[in-house]
Amino acid sequence: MVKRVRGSRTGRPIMVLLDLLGRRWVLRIVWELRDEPRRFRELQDAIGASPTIVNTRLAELRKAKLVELDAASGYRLTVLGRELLRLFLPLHLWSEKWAKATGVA
Amino acid sequence: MVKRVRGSRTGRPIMVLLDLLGRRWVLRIVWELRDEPRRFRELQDAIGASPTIVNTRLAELRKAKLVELDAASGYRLTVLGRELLRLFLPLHLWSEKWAKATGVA
DNA sequence: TCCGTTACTACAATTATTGTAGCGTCGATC
DNA sequence: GATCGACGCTACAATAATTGTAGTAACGGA
Repeated sequence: MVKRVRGSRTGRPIMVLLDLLGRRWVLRIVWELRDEPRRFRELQDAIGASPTIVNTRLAELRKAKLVELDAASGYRLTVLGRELLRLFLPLHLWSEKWAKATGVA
Repeated sequence: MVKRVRGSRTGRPIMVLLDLLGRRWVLRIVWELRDEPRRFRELQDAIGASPTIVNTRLAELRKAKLVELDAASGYRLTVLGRELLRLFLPLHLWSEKWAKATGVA
């Protein structure tokens, strides 16, 4: 009955990160916060997930110091979160190419 | 009773892509294929998931033309898959920094 | 024929996620 | 000082996704 933490048990940062980013709605939440802070409900409506899971993911992202809650403006990316987002921005352009090549999207 | 496809219903490529990559084990599988082809069981052992879900994800990745099965060598990234992986490579280095900054990993 | 390797499937048990409803706090308004 | 809306968030039963174990079917070599 080993305590199973999600994903890799190696603890290597890249594995932990890939596991975190591979949880449902996580990438999407980071993406939705790319331009400006969002309120809890606003975020929930934007992605169309249940409040339960939105709250769970936000807690995980806050624990990972990628997202923070500013009382005045809402949820927003931290400095680390913005760094991560910057790495993901090329995905936007690439996804268009990918869509054309595959017809999937 | 609307037909609900996973994730975004907008069909915008970036949303479809974020949804695909946000499924459990998908990022990890792409990562495991970064250097060389892997056999089904080898892949399964490496990530520690059930054969059911490994097979499901491989089917999705093949449909998305990111992964292909070569009878002689095993599962490997397609040209598109390698392009995607290249976008992700900076994550490796960044994850080390992130781990130090957060203590999460 | 038998054995190993291969990709993959069946299926019940467990875990994650959804959908709906609602709670508790705070600040503004009457 | 009662009421109201906005806010973050929780409860909980129903549904969907994932696991773990076992096994199938095709193939090639001895």
